[in-house]
Amino acid sequence: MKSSTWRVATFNANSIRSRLAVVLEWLAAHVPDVLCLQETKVTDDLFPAAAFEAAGYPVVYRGQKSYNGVAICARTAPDRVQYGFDDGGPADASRLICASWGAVTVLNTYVPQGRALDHEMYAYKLEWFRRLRALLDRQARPDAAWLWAGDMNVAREPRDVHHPERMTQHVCYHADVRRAFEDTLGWGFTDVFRERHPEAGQYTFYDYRDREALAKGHGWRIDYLLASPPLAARLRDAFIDLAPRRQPKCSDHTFLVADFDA
DNA sequence: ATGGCACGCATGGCGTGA
Repeated sequence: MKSSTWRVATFNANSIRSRLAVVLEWLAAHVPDVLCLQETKVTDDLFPAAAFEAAGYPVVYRGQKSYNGVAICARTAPDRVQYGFDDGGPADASRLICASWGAVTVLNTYVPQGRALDHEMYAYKLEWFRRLRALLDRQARPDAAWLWAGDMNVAREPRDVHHPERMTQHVCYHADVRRAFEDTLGWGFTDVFRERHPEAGQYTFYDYRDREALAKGHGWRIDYLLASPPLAARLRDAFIDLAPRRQPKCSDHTFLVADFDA
């Protein structure tokens, strides 16, 4: 990117091996400084790191077979990386990766979806947000430059999902999970896309199972770029790039991008 | 109200996703 801009993006790839060409093409076209990936669905020994390196993006990653998996690729390699929680609970390293470049930190998360309101994974999801808030309280101060990116599996408000009145019992929209997300956001984050685009119907996820979802505007805004105060003060613009969602062999999510004054 | 599509895999059906 231009030297005056710090461009950050996030994308749930739904298998990095299936989406490698899409991602590399997107990197070449949009040249972010940092791209956070979720649902890479691959063990570390099979992660296509060489392809990222060859494209000018050193990458750090942690994954598992078939499910989950997170990665951060960037124009320069980070000088510090944390894989997973360090609070004594499940590390969940294939859902949380945190990279620092000097005083700038990027936290990339794939928050558990929850499966069903009465499933243990939903309770785990609510607890996951609490653990993340504790991590932030422990490791960061809101006057530092932190960016929290990822697939949060929560639509914050009615304008963040189609037919919100039908979704009140959904694990990604129930009042309890929305409150859990807000409690973690309350650490001091600004939702940078919302800061620039207040209109409803701006979504980052469209279910595969409805082939007309994108055309009908039936989606969810569940992917976020969240900035700490000093970073939010430098926000220039943010946008959702829907073009990759229209391609053949696409992910069910698409790219979310933000530009900051460097 | 229900199902639908795509992914990976000890693959020919299943678990998972949201």
